[in-house]
Amino acid sequence: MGTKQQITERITALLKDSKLSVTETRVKILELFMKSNGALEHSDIETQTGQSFDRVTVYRTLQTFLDKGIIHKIPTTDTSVRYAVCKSECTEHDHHDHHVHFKCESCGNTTCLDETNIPEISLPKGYAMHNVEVVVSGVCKTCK
Amino acid sequence: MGTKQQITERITALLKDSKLSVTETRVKILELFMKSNGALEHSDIETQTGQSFDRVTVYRTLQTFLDKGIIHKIPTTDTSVRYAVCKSECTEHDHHDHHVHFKCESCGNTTCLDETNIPEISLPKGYAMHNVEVVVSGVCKTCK
DNA sequence: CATATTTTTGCAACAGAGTTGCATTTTATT
DNA sequence: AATAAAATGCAACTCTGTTGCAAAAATATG
Repeated sequence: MGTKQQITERITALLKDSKLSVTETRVKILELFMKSNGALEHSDIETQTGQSFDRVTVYRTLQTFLDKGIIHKIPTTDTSVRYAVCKSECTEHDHHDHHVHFKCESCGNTTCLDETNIPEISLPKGYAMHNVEVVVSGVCKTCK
Repeated sequence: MGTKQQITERITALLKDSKLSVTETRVKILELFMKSNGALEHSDIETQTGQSFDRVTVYRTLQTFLDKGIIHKIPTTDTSVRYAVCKSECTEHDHHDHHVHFKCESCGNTTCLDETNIPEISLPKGYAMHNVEVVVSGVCKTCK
């Protein structure tokens, strides 16, 4: 993972590449994503930053990251919205997840299984496929 | 699909099997699901029943159907919650979708592709799989 | 490095989705 | 048909997310 300073440098570079101002909010939220190594929802971010930011700022920051292809959404079956950092293949205009998302029924965490590829799916005639989302639920490595 | 009366009879039987009272609300909402052949969200139901039921009643009815395994949720990347009727394999305590869900980016409808099976996915060591959800987005047969 | 310009943030107020308690109505039971 | 049990509707509330605008911070420019 590297030292704290190295992480900050990487985050700064990432923001500049995306033509975004480097602000305290953005750096802190990206640090959270890097540390968590999984998916976060809005409330996680509010909690873990110790309410140091306004709710509105967090919403807007997440939206900005989405727009720039820095993070992506993960489908859920409830009203929450989960986000995770994108891997290198994603660009601002073309986002694709090629990996499986795993939701642990024990600890509740959602993680990206980067090594697990999504298999080919053949749709019925007349359907055009743009994107595939796979969410597996079960028990994760740590909880077992 | 059968005549309107046949459908009503089927719905009545379904409710009685689940040990639920047969009420106007429940019958009407189940009729909607049967007719739509796709996924509905709460607002669809409110709209299509012509506001004849209280919002609270619709929420409670959907929750009851979920509890009894009559309907299931479909994962989304927004804050909406989508529901679809379960197929025969589902029971109250053990719900599994063995089919793919398709969300059309043009008309916005979500449908169950019953014929399209979910391929095997092999997770990394240490992970236990309970359920797999696949949501494909693209353009559907009708919109193409 | 000081100043001007642009961007971001925080506040207040609002909109919408979903929940809870309780009285009334409907359904099931005998 | 009378009673018991379950479902419904209403009011009020909470939680999540949004919008407009002024203040503050970050970047660009001389």
